[in-house]
Amino acid sequence: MQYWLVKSEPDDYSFDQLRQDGRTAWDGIRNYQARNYLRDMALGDLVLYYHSRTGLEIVGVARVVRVAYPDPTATKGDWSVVDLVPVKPLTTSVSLKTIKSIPALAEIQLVKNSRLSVMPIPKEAFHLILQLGNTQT
DNA sequence: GCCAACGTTGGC
DNA sequence: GCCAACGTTGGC
Repeated sequence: MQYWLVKSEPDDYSFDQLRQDGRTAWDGIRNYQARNYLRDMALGDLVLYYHSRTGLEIVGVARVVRVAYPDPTATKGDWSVVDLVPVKPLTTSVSLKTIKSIPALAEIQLVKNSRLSVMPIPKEAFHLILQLGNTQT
């Protein structure tokens, strides 16, 4: 089991939207590093859902229900998507500010590389974030 | 809304 | 193959 984090602008596709839809293909990734991480995702992996730009906080947990396949929205190039379903929203969302203030979390790529939109999260960091969010899986 | 950081493109 | 120019992302 691996743990991940994906970003979305809530104005574009929010966690609430994912809950309404029940399932979505995580399409539109056009960055090689992010794409390669998508391809590393396994069935059942858990994914933190982060709202960028106008949220700046982790708001929920999702799960991988289909591993990487070709992105149907890509007209050229070699891009992939995975399918995600919502697991649950965090009871308390965990802000970027909070994450930055905690030494154990300050090294995750969310902080180190703010432009990366799909990234792995160490197991300990994942569980700490859930703890901060008063949420159990 | 601004702009720094990063990735990509293309001229040489 | 280098690197300047450009486009995009996302924190502030």
